[in-house]
Amino acid sequence: MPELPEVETIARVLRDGSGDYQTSIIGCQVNQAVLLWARTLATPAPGIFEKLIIGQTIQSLSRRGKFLVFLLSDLTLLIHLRMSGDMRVENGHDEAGNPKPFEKHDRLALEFNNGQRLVFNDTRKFGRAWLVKDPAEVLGWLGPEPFDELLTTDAFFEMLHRRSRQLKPLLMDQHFIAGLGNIYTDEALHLAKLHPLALTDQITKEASTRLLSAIREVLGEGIRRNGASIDWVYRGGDFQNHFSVYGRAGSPCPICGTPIERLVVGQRGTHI
DNA sequence: CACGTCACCTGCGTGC
DNA sequence: TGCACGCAGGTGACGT
Repeated sequence: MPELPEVETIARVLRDGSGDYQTSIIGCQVNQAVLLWARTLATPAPGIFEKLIIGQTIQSLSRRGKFLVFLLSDLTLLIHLRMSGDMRVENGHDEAGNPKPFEKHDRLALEFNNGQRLVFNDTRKFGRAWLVKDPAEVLGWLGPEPFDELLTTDAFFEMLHRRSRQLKPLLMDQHFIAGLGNIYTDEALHLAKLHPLALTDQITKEASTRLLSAIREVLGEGIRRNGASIDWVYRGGDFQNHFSVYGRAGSPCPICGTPIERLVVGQRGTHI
């Protein structure tokens, strides 16, 4: 899926507009909701969802971990893109004023009073949307944001030593820290010169400090480059051209020239 | 608690 | 060309 930098990029585009769409969805009022794949909606039931969301105005849009957080008039819409989700804003009608047909894999759409519509497209159908009164119902269990100032080097070291787990699976555990996925975890571990299978409670203070700063470095670069665009899920970013290890098995390490190895950790392709 | 496995889905590349 | 298989940015429910 989109990881933190990709979700952040999508949030910024929807908020500020970019390229073809210079308009923001902030301030738009929902006229109509169209649910094209029922399981995309985690909660509430479709009929209730439609009833509740019509008339709501988008107050703000932010990101928490890999979730998009739409603050509405008196509810919160949360969307998780999982592996293949994407969001776009478009005019809901063509030049003749006829409703524009949906695209393949469109799963949920919100039509606005200004004629625009927000569409959630998700090839693999793993993505989910929640409409809730209190966002903590869905987000409450998430670990800290990687850039949170309260996440100090001391706190991070203490978090790593509170359990004994393989480093990579723990970094990808959203309870531990929110936002890292397969790409950025591999990149951060490489930058910090740490092995994905190292045990968390054996990490030295120096290594844990290096790791936290590597996490922030790779996520920051990902955001600056508007995320990574892989395969058919193109979103405009170009971080994919700057990976050090991810997807580069057999190629030389940019630091030492040793061929990059691919192994499997927790069922995920892992590059060292 | 830590870890492995499977499930949820569609589509693309590879090799036979 | 057809087809099987492996692989993919994520997560959650199990079983051991």
